[in-house]
Formats: sequence, structure tokens, C-alpha cells
Amino acid sequence: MPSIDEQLTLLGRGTDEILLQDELKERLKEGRLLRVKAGFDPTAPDLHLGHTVLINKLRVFQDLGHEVMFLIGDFTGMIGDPSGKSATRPALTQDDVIENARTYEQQIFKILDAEKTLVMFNSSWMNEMGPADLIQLAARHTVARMLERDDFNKRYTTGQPIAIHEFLYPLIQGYDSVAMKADVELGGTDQKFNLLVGRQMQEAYGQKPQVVMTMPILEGLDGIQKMSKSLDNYIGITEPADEMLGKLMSISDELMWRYFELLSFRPMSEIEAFAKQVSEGANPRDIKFMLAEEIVERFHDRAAAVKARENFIARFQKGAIPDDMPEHEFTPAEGKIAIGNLLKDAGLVKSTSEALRMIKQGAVKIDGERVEDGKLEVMVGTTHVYQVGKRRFARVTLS
RNA sequence: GGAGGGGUUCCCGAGUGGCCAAAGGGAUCAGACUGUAAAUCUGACGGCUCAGCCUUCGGAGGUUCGAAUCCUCCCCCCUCCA
Repeated sequence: MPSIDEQLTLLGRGTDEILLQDELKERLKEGRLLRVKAGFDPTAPDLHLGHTVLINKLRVFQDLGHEVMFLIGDFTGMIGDPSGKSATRPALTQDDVIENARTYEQQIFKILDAEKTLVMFNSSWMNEMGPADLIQLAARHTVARMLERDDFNKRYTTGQPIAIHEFLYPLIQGYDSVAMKADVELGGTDQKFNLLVGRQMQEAYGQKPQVVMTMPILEGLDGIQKMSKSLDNYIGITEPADEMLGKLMSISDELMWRYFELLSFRPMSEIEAFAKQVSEGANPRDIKFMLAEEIVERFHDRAAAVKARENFIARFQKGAIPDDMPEHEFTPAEGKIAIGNLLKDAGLVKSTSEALRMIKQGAVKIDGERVEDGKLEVMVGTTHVYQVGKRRFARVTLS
């Protein structure tokens, strides 16, 4: 096992805050394996790279031999997390939770070692808790401290309602740390308050308070806003290799370094060497390829990563037409079909209006030849590759 | 329960009788430039059998030659008071 200082360096990489750094050091010095907790919603998981920042950190702990506990907050989830949202969440059934947990496992075990990861559910201790216990739990915290939380504070001072049960959420999350005897808890920066409640609860229950590590929120492909599905600036970890590599290659050079730090498992010394190479004139694109391949390999495999890179070069650097594309066969009524309708039917554009616009803008090609005439009609008995823009392709046969 | 404000095209947001398929910004898409970079520039951005036509401005009616704009009823959201 690496030395304490080496461990601290590895664990500290990319973190937003460690509270408290010295306590982490103390615990590592004890020489035992630490119990590391991270909690997740039991809602349908469709993880993207942003989520993996945290999971990667768990992996680092795991590689150092520590015990990773993946907590699925099914108890809290079945009631519905109230924070911020106006719309009430649909309550999840037990079956949903189990189903979602399975999907989680499929996704996280691409990063974590399934053999060494403890998956836990907080319902297993919360369902045992009676009302009296819950009140006991609530007695360990004060309203004043609860109101320290920024969003509660804002809502309170601006006269917006805070339901009593919203106060219970941080408490239960904190109690999870007690039940799990966590040494360390990881979370996003937005979770800081809740993580700190965990410390308070553990202290109240006579445990040594956990070390809290917060991880930054990863920027999305635009490099500005956080990565999220709703902003459509994300890379899903179940995406096809070509797609994943393409998206990674499209990030800006500055953002690449951020991704390296938070997503790559290469040592920082190596990444710093890359940065030096670029400042000395190396093409950032080639460095970006290494990042992109590493990520693709993690969620697919080595062969897929190499293939994706080859496809990428062929398609975008040499303008080749991809091997795989949707295939369609149509039988137009009149023995021919207008180009606009063909593109629409093939799913390359949403409407014929869009098709005509694209033609006007020079975006449409048939077998690599630009289409100039929006009135073009295609005859039966032909097969061509139709292309809209750089990325949309389809092979269409008319019969 | 009372008073007031508002619902416009993906989002924000202008428009208060014709010049409105509806300003401006964002997002998006395309083209140029490139490293599919990013940034920038140019253009597009409801639909169709596309130089024309059709359907949109919370919903349903109505007034008018003509309505996103005026009237009636209804639905929804927000703020303040109780």
C-alpha cells in the first residue's frame, strides 16, 4: 500500500473540499481499511460522465484497499426528496427500486469492482425505526442549525414554505452514516450541508465524525453549464463508442484538462507532461485522443476504442462515409419521390421544410455529391447514401 | 375569502386591430474557417404538393372587411392581504 502522503495526494486529486484533511490523515495512519460511503437516489439511473466524477473517486479508495459502500436511498426516495423542486415526485414502488438498483449496478461496475463493493439500502435500517426512534433522531439537531443551510435559509427569510419533513431528510441522510459507521462520505459540492449533518449525527450517536469529501460538478460539453441530461450537454456512459469518442473530441482544449483531472485515471504527473507537450507545440487534438480513448475503453473495451478512433479519423479528417448507418427501403407511389420527402421519411430531417432549408444551405449530399436543386426527384430502382450535415447519414433504396 | 399581475413560436421575452409566421436574446441546426476543436463570421430556425398555400400567440365562442392584439365565458400560474 502506498504511503500516507501518497494516498492523500491520490485521494485529494480534483476534490473540492476535504473536511477535515487532518482527520483523513489521522484515519489513514490508523492503518485500517476505511469505510467509504456515497449515497444515490433510487430514481431511474441513466448515468453520465458527470456522475462518474464521484464514482471514480470511490474507485481510487477501492484501489487503495478501502471498503466502498454504495448506498441507495430507497427509504428517502420512496417518500420523495422535496429539495427545491415544485413538482412532487411520483412515489417509487419497491419493484421500481429493485429494478433501478440493478441498473445502477450494471453501470457503476464498469468503474467499481463488483466483488469489493457493498451495495446497501437505507430502508434496511429506516424501516426498523419506530416513531419514538425518529423523534429521538430529530432531537439531535436544532432548527437554528438546520436553517443554516442556504436553501432553507433563503426560503425562510423570503417567506416561502418549508415543510417539516424537509428537515428530516438531512437527518436521515446523516443517520445513514451512523448506521453504516462511515469513515468518509463523498458527495457533490451541493451536498455539503447534508454531509456535514452526517458528522453531527455521528457525534451525537457517539461515533467519530466522518470525513467529508466534496467533488466538483463536472461541466458539460459546452464547458460552461453543469453536465446534465436536460441541457443535452452530456455524455451518457451507455452511449455507443463512436458517439462517446466524437463527443469527447468536440470539447474545447481548456475543458480537456478539466476532464483529464476528473475523469482520467492517468497520474497527474503524466497529465502535466501532456500539458507541457502542448505548450511546446504538440497538437492538442492528439492529447485529446488519448483522453477520449481512455474513457471509451472504460465503458466499452480496448478494441472498441481503437475502432472508434479509426472511424473518427476516416470520417472527419478524410471525409469518408461511415460503414454503419440506418438503412431504409421505400416504395414510392409514383415511381419517384421528391428529395424533401425522402429525407424526411428516412428520418434525416424532421420536416420537408427543414429538408428544403438544408438543401438551400448546401448541407445535403447524395453519395458525397452536393444537392443543389430542392425539386430533385429520385427514381425507383436506386440505392444511394443520403447525408445531411456532417453527422446524419442513411442508405436508402427505392423499389 | 379579498385585491392585483400574468399565460406569445424549444426557453427567456417584445408585440395592445392590418406593415405579424410574430422584434431581440439564448439554445439548436447548416455553411465558411478548423483539429467534427473552441472562438469567430454568415445563414436558417411552424407545416405543406414550398416564388404559393395552410395552421399557430392558455381554451371555447363573439365583434370586425381584418384579431396575438377588442368583448364574453372557462382553465392554469404568480404576488399581496386575511
